[in-house]
Amino acid sequence: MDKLRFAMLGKTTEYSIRALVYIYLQNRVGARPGFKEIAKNIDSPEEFTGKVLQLIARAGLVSSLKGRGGGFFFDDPEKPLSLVEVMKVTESQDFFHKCGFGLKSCDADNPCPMHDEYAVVRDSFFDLMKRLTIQSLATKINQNKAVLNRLEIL
Amino acid sequence: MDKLRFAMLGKTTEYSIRALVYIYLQNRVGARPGFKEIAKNIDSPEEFTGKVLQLIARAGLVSSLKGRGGGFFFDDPEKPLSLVEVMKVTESQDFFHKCGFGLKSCDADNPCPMHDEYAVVRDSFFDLMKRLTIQSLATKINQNKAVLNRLEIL
DNA sequence: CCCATAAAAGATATCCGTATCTTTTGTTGG
DNA sequence: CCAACAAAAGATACGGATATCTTTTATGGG
Repeated sequence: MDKLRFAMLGKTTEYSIRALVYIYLQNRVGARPGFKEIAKNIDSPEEFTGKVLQLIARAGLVSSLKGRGGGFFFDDPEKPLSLVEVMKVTESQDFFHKCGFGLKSCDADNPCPMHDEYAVVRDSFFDLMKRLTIQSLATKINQNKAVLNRLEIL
Repeated sequence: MDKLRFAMLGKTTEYSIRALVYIYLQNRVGARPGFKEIAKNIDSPEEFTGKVLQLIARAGLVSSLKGRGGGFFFDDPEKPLSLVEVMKVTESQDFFHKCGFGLKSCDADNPCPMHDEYAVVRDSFFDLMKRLTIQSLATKINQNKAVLNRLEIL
Protein backbone atom coordinates (compact mmCIF):
# COMPACT_ATOMS: atom_id res chain seq x y z
CA MET A 1 0.00 0.00 0.00
CA ASP A 2 1.62 3.14 -1.24
CA LYS A 3 0.73 6.69 -0.58
CA LEU A 4 1.06 9.11 -3.47
CA ARG A 5 -0.92 11.65 -5.32
CA PHE A 6 -1.11 14.57 -7.54
CA ALA A 7 -2.26 18.10 -7.84
CA MET A 8 -5.67 19.66 -7.53
CA LEU A 9 -6.34 19.34 -11.26
CA GLY A 10 -5.95 16.31 -13.52
CA LYS A 11 -3.52 16.03 -16.41
CA THR A 12 -6.35 16.24 -18.91
CA THR A 13 -7.34 19.60 -17.48
CA GLU A 14 -3.78 20.90 -17.35
CA TYR A 15 -3.06 19.91 -20.93
CA SER A 16 -6.37 21.36 -22.06
CA ILE A 17 -5.70 24.75 -20.51
CA ARG A 18 -2.13 24.95 -21.75
CA ALA A 19 -3.16 23.79 -25.22
CA LEU A 20 -5.97 26.32 -25.46
CA VAL A 21 -3.65 29.13 -24.43
CA TYR A 22 -1.13 28.05 -27.03
CA ILE A 23 -3.78 27.80 -29.73
CA TYR A 24 -5.05 31.24 -28.83
CA LEU A 25 -1.57 32.76 -29.00
CA GLN A 26 -0.87 31.14 -32.35
CA ASN A 27 -4.23 32.18 -33.77
CA ARG A 28 -3.44 35.76 -32.89
CA VAL A 29 -0.43 35.65 -35.17
CA GLY A 30 -2.43 34.01 -37.94
CA ALA A 31 -1.39 30.40 -37.39
CA ARG A 32 -3.46 27.27 -36.84
CA PRO A 33 -1.34 24.77 -34.94
CA GLY A 34 -1.68 21.00 -35.16
CA PHE A 35 -1.64 18.66 -32.19
CA LYS A 36 2.00 17.68 -32.63
CA GLU A 37 3.13 21.28 -32.63
CA ILE A 38 0.91 21.98 -29.64
CA ALA A 39 2.26 19.04 -27.67
CA LYS A 40 5.81 20.09 -28.40
CA ASN A 41 5.20 23.61 -27.17
CA ILE A 42 3.24 22.87 -24.04
CA ASP A 43 5.47 19.92 -23.14
CA SER A 44 2.83 17.20 -23.12
CA PRO A 45 2.71 13.66 -24.55
CA GLU A 46 1.97 13.95 -28.26
CA GLU A 47 -0.64 11.26 -28.86
CA PHE A 48 -2.46 11.81 -25.61
CA THR A 49 -2.62 15.51 -26.36
CA GLY A 50 -4.35 14.59 -29.60
CA LYS A 51 -6.97 12.75 -27.57
CA VAL A 52 -7.43 15.65 -25.21
CA LEU A 53 -7.87 18.00 -28.13
CA GLN A 54 -10.48 15.69 -29.61
CA LEU A 55 -12.35 15.81 -26.31
CA ILE A 56 -12.43 19.57 -25.99
CA ALA A 57 -13.11 20.05 -29.71
CA ARG A 58 -16.10 17.69 -29.54
CA ALA A 59 -17.30 19.72 -26.57
CA GLY A 60 -17.10 22.86 -28.68
CA LEU A 61 -14.40 24.65 -26.70
CA VAL A 62 -12.29 24.94 -29.82
CA SER A 63 -12.67 24.18 -33.52
CA SER A 64 -10.56 22.07 -35.81
CA LEU A 65 -10.01 21.49 -39.47
CA LYS A 66 -8.58 18.38 -41.04
CA GLY A 67 -6.28 18.21 -44.02
CA ARG A 68 -3.80 20.59 -45.54
CA GLY A 69 -3.49 23.79 -43.59
CA GLY A 70 -5.68 22.28 -40.92
CA GLY A 71 -5.27 22.52 -37.18
CA PHE A 72 -6.98 23.98 -34.15
CA PHE A 73 -8.46 27.43 -33.85
CA PHE A 74 -11.11 29.55 -32.15
CA ASP A 75 -14.15 30.61 -34.10
CA ASP A 76 -14.50 33.68 -31.96
CA PRO A 77 -11.18 34.33 -30.24
CA GLU A 78 -12.53 37.23 -28.23
CA LYS A 79 -15.37 35.33 -26.60
CA PRO A 80 -14.04 34.79 -23.08
CA LEU A 81 -13.44 31.14 -22.22
CA SER A 82 -13.17 30.62 -18.47
CA LEU A 83 -11.23 27.79 -16.91
CA VAL A 84 -14.43 26.57 -15.27
CA GLU A 85 -15.87 25.97 -18.72
CA VAL A 86 -12.83 23.87 -19.50
CA MET A 87 -13.18 21.96 -16.24
CA LYS A 88 -16.82 21.22 -16.99
CA VAL A 89 -15.51 19.12 -19.84
CA THR A 90 -12.43 17.63 -18.23
CA GLU A 91 -13.34 17.15 -14.57
CA SER A 92 -16.18 15.58 -12.68
CA GLN A 93 -19.38 17.57 -12.77
CA ASP A 94 -19.63 18.17 -9.06
CA PHE A 95 -15.95 18.96 -8.53
CA PHE A 96 -16.80 22.20 -6.80
CA HIS A 97 -19.55 20.73 -4.66
CA LYS A 98 -17.91 17.67 -3.18
CA CYS A 99 -17.51 17.31 0.57
CA GLY A 100 -13.91 17.63 1.71
CA PHE A 101 -14.48 15.04 4.40
CA GLY A 102 -15.89 12.57 1.88
CA LEU A 103 -19.52 12.47 2.96
CA LYS A 104 -22.10 11.74 0.32
CA SER A 105 -24.39 14.41 1.61
CA CYS A 106 -22.99 17.39 3.41
CA ASP A 107 -24.42 20.87 3.60
CA ALA A 108 -25.00 23.70 6.02
CA ASP A 109 -27.92 21.82 7.56
CA ASN A 110 -26.10 18.54 8.04
CA PRO A 111 -22.45 19.54 7.93
CA CYS A 112 -19.35 17.41 8.24
CA PRO A 113 -16.92 18.73 10.87
CA MET A 114 -14.94 20.72 8.33
CA HIS A 115 -17.80 21.88 6.18
CA ASP A 116 -17.83 25.61 6.80
CA GLU A 117 -14.14 26.25 6.54
CA TYR A 118 -13.60 23.88 3.65
CA ALA A 119 -16.43 25.46 1.71
CA VAL A 120 -14.65 28.82 1.94
CA VAL A 121 -11.51 27.46 0.33
CA ARG A 122 -13.36 25.45 -2.28
CA ASP A 123 -15.52 28.42 -3.22
CA SER A 124 -12.55 30.71 -3.56
CA PHE A 125 -11.00 28.15 -5.91
CA PHE A 126 -14.28 28.06 -7.81
CA ASP A 127 -14.30 31.85 -8.05
CA LEU A 128 -10.75 31.90 -9.33
CA MET A 129 -11.48 29.39 -12.04
CA LYS A 130 -14.50 31.41 -13.09
CA ARG A 131 -12.45 34.59 -13.19
CA LEU A 132 -9.46 33.25 -15.12
CA THR A 133 -9.87 32.87 -18.87
CA ILE A 134 -7.77 31.49 -21.67
CA GLN A 135 -7.51 35.08 -22.88
CA SER A 136 -6.37 36.49 -19.56
CA LEU A 137 -3.70 33.82 -19.24
CA ALA A 138 -2.55 34.40 -22.81
CA THR A 139 -2.34 38.13 -22.20
CA LYS A 140 0.02 37.59 -19.28
CA ILE A 141 2.25 35.54 -21.50
CA ASN A 142 2.21 38.11 -24.28
CA GLN A 143 3.20 40.76 -21.79
CA ASN A 144 6.11 38.60 -20.71
CA LYS A 145 4.68 38.42 -17.23
CA ALA A 146 4.47 34.64 -17.34
CA VAL A 147 5.61 31.60 -19.29
CA LEU A 148 3.75 28.76 -20.99
CA ASN A 149 6.63 26.41 -20.59
CA ARG A 150 9.97 26.57 -18.88
CA LEU A 151 11.41 28.13 -22.04
CA GLU A 152 10.05 31.13 -23.82
CA ILE A 153 8.02 30.40 -26.90
CA LEU A 154 6.99 32.59 -29.79
CA MET B 1 -11.67 9.21 -24.07
CA ASP B 2 -13.77 10.03 -21.09
CA LYS B 3 -13.62 12.96 -18.81
CA LEU B 4 -14.19 12.37 -15.12
CA ARG B 5 -12.63 13.10 -11.80
CA PHE B 6 -12.88 13.39 -8.13
CA ALA B 7 -12.42 15.67 -5.20
CA MET B 8 -9.45 17.61 -3.92
CA LEU B 9 -8.40 14.80 -1.57
CA GLY B 10 -7.97 11.10 -2.31
CA LYS B 11 -10.02 8.31 -0.76
CA THR B 12 -7.06 7.19 1.29
CA THR B 13 -6.90 10.62 2.90
CA GLU B 14 -10.64 10.83 3.46
CA TYR B 15 -10.82 7.41 5.09
CA SER B 16 -7.75 8.21 7.18
CA ILE B 17 -9.22 11.39 8.58
CA ARG B 18 -12.63 9.88 9.28
CA ALA B 19 -11.04 6.79 10.84
CA LEU B 20 -8.78 8.83 13.09
CA VAL B 21 -11.69 10.94 14.27
CA TYR B 22 -13.69 7.81 15.03
CA ILE B 23 -10.78 6.20 16.87
CA TYR B 24 -10.32 9.34 18.90
CA LEU B 25 -13.98 9.50 19.84
CA GLN B 26 -14.02 5.84 20.85
CA ASN B 27 -10.81 6.16 22.83
CA ARG B 28 -12.38 8.97 24.81
CA VAL B 29 -15.06 6.59 26.02
CA GLY B 30 -12.51 3.92 26.83
CA ALA B 31 -12.87 1.78 23.73
CA ARG B 32 -10.28 0.56 21.22
CA PRO B 33 -12.04 -0.08 17.92
CA GLY B 34 -10.94 -2.60 15.31
CA PHE B 35 -10.84 -1.95 11.59
CA LYS B 36 -14.16 -3.65 10.89
CA GLU B 37 -15.96 -1.55 13.44
CA ILE B 38 -14.23 1.55 12.14
CA ALA B 39 -15.15 0.82 8.53
CA LYS B 40 -18.76 0.26 9.51
CA ASN B 41 -18.98 3.55 11.34
CA ILE B 42 -17.24 5.77 8.84
CA ASP B 43 -18.92 4.06 5.89
CA SER B 44 -15.82 2.85 4.08
CA PRO B 45 -14.86 -0.47 2.46
CA GLU B 46 -13.81 -2.84 5.22
CA GLU B 47 -10.67 -4.49 3.85
CA PHE B 48 -9.33 -1.37 2.22
CA THR B 49 -9.82 0.50 5.46
CA GLY B 50 -7.62 -2.12 7.09
CA LYS B 51 -4.91 -1.28 4.59
CA VAL B 52 -5.27 2.43 5.18
CA LEU B 53 -5.01 1.88 8.91
CA GLN B 54 -1.87 -0.17 8.41
CA LEU B 55 -0.39 2.71 6.45
CA ILE B 56 -1.09 5.40 8.99
CA ALA B 57 -0.14 3.11 11.88
CA ARG B 58 3.21 2.31 10.29
CA ALA B 59 3.71 6.06 9.89
CA GLY B 60 3.10 6.50 13.61
CA LEU B 61 -0.08 8.57 13.38
CA VAL B 62 -1.91 6.03 15.51
CA SER B 63 -1.00 2.90 17.47
CA SER B 64 -2.43 -0.59 17.24
CA LEU B 65 -2.50 -3.77 19.23
CA LYS B 66 -3.13 -7.24 17.87
CA GLY B 67 -5.03 -10.01 19.56
CA ARG B 68 -7.82 -10.11 22.11
CA GLY B 69 -8.90 -6.68 23.13
CA GLY B 70 -6.73 -5.21 20.43
CA GLY B 71 -7.54 -2.38 18.07
CA PHE B 72 -6.47 1.15 17.27
CA PHE B 73 -5.73 3.90 19.74
CA PHE B 74 -3.74 7.07 20.37
CA ASP B 75 -0.78 6.95 22.71
CA ASP B 76 -1.27 10.57 23.56
CA PRO B 77 -4.80 11.58 22.62
CA GLU B 78 -4.26 15.20 23.50
CA LYS B 79 -1.26 15.75 21.26
CA PRO B 80 -2.80 17.71 18.37
CA LEU B 81 -2.75 15.86 15.06
CA SER B 82 -3.29 18.23 12.15
CA LEU B 83 -4.77 17.14 8.85
CA VAL B 84 -1.57 18.20 7.12
CA GLU B 85 0.29 15.59 9.09
CA VAL B 86 -2.19 13.01 7.84
CA MET B 87 -1.79 14.25 4.27
CA LYS B 88 1.98 13.98 4.52
CA VAL B 89 1.39 10.25 4.80
CA THR B 90 -1.48 9.83 2.36
CA GLU B 91 -0.83 12.39 -0.37
CA SER B 92 2.09 13.32 -2.56
CA GLN B 93 4.84 15.17 -0.73
CA ASP B 94 4.60 18.36 -2.74
CA PHE B 95 0.80 18.50 -2.85
CA PHE B 96 0.82 22.05 -1.54
CA HIS B 97 3.61 23.20 -3.81
CA LYS B 98 2.50 21.93 -7.19
CA CYS B 99 1.86 24.37 -10.03
CA GLY B 100 -1.82 24.69 -10.90
CA PHE B 101 -0.96 25.09 -14.56
CA GLY B 102 1.13 21.91 -14.53
CA LEU B 103 4.61 23.35 -14.98
CA LYS B 104 7.50 21.45 -13.49
CA SER B 105 9.08 24.59 -12.18
CA CYS B 106 6.94 27.56 -11.35
CA ASP B 107 7.63 30.25 -8.79
CA ALA B 108 7.41 33.97 -8.28
CA ASP B 109 10.53 34.46 -10.44
CA ASN B 110 9.36 32.31 -13.32
CA PRO B 111 5.60 32.16 -12.87
CA CYS B 112 2.98 30.40 -14.92
CA PRO B 113 0.13 32.72 -15.97
CA MET B 114 -2.01 31.76 -12.98
CA HIS B 115 0.73 31.49 -10.42
CA ASP B 116 -0.06 34.38 -8.09
CA GLU B 117 -3.78 33.87 -7.80
CA TYR B 118 -3.57 30.10 -7.64
CA ALA B 119 -0.97 30.28 -4.90
CA VAL B 120 -3.39 32.28 -2.77
CA VAL B 121 -6.06 29.59 -2.95
CA ARG B 122 -3.61 26.74 -2.50
CA ASP B 123 -2.01 28.42 0.50
CA SER B 124 -5.35 29.07 2.15
CA PHE B 125 -6.13 25.38 1.71
CA PHE B 126 -2.74 24.59 3.21
CA ASP B 127 -3.44 26.88 6.15
CA LEU B 128 -6.79 25.26 6.75
CA MET B 129 -5.33 21.78 6.80
CA LYS B 130 -2.69 22.95 9.23
CA ARG B 131 -5.30 24.51 11.47
CA LEU B 132 -7.76 21.62 11.54
CA THR B 133 -6.91 18.72 13.80
CA ILE B 134 -8.42 15.33 14.51
CA GLN B 135 -9.27 16.71 17.93
CA SER B 136 -10.98 19.83 16.63
CA LEU B 137 -13.09 17.79 14.23
CA ALA B 138 -13.99 15.32 16.97
CA THR B 139 -14.99 18.15 19.28
CA LYS B 140 -17.45 19.46 16.71
CA ILE B 141 -19.01 16.05 16.53
CA ASN B 142 -19.21 15.69 20.28
CA GLN B 143 -20.94 19.05 20.46
CA ASN B 144 -23.46 17.83 17.90
CA LYS B 145 -22.36 20.57 15.56
CA ALA B 146 -21.39 18.06 12.88
CA VAL B 147 -21.70 14.44 11.85
CA LEU B 148 -19.16 11.74 11.07
CA ASN B 149 -21.53 9.91 8.84
CA ARG B 150 -24.98 10.60 7.54
CA LEU B 151 -26.37 9.01 10.73
CA GLU B 152 -25.47 9.99 14.23
CA ILE B 153 -23.10 7.68 16.01
CA LEU B 154 -22.28 7.28 19.68
C1' DC C 1 -8.98 15.49 -59.58
C1' DC C 2 -5.81 13.45 -56.74
C1' DC C 3 -2.37 13.39 -53.45
C1' DA C 4 -0.26 15.10 -49.35
C1' DT C 5 -1.68 16.53 -45.07
C1' DA C 6 -3.77 16.60 -40.64
C1' DA C 7 -7.42 15.53 -37.40
C1' DA C 8 -10.72 11.77 -35.87
C1' DA C 9 -11.44 7.37 -34.42
C1' DG C 10 -10.44 2.80 -32.83
C1' DA C 11 -7.62 -0.56 -30.53
C1' DT C 12 -4.48 -1.57 -27.16
C1' DA C 13 -1.14 -0.82 -23.31
C1' DT C 14 0.38 0.77 -18.77
C1' DC C 15 0.19 2.61 -14.27
C1' DC C 16 -1.90 3.81 -10.09
C1' DG C 17 -5.67 4.32 -6.79
C1' DT C 18 -8.89 1.55 -4.92
C1' DA C 19 -10.58 -2.77 -3.33
C1' DT C 20 -10.86 -7.78 -1.83
C1' DC C 21 -9.28 -12.18 -0.17
C1' DT C 22 -6.11 -15.27 2.18
C1' DT C 23 -2.37 -16.30 5.19
C1' DT C 24 0.59 -15.04 8.91
C1' DT C 25 1.88 -12.96 13.17
C1' DG C 26 1.18 -11.25 17.60
C1' DT C 27 -1.64 -10.71 21.96
C1' DT C 28 -4.45 -11.77 25.79
C1' DG C 29 -8.17 -13.61 28.50
C1' DG C 30 -9.48 -17.82 30.55
C1' DC D 1 -0.42 -22.39 28.08
C1' DC D 2 -3.60 -22.40 24.48
C1' DA D 3 -7.50 -20.98 22.03
C1' DA D 4 -9.78 -17.23 20.29
C1' DC D 5 -9.13 -12.97 18.52
C1' DA D 6 -7.40 -9.05 15.85
C1' DA D 7 -4.01 -6.62 13.18
C1' DA D 8 -0.19 -7.22 9.65
C1' DA D 9 1.25 -8.81 5.49
C1' DG D 10 1.01 -10.79 0.94
C1' DA D 11 -1.31 -11.80 -3.33
C1' DT D 12 -4.53 -10.62 -6.57
C1' DA D 13 -8.15 -7.95 -8.99
C1' DC D 14 -10.26 -4.04 -11.20
C1' DG D 15 -11.43 0.43 -13.05
C1' DG D 16 -10.09 4.77 -14.49
C1' DA D 17 -6.52 8.14 -15.88
C1' DT D 18 -2.86 8.36 -18.80
C1' DA D 19 -0.43 7.02 -22.89
C1' DT D 20 0.77 4.99 -27.60
C1' DC D 21 -0.02 3.08 -32.14
C1' DT D 22 -2.68 2.21 -36.26
C1' DT D 23 -6.39 3.03 -39.42
C1' DT D 24 -9.85 6.05 -41.25
C1' DT D 25 -11.86 10.37 -42.72
C1' DA D 26 -11.86 15.00 -44.23
C1' DT D 27 -9.63 19.03 -46.54
C1' DG D 28 -7.24 21.87 -49.67
C1' DG D 29 -3.12 22.80 -52.62
C1' DG D 30 -1.10 21.74 -56.84
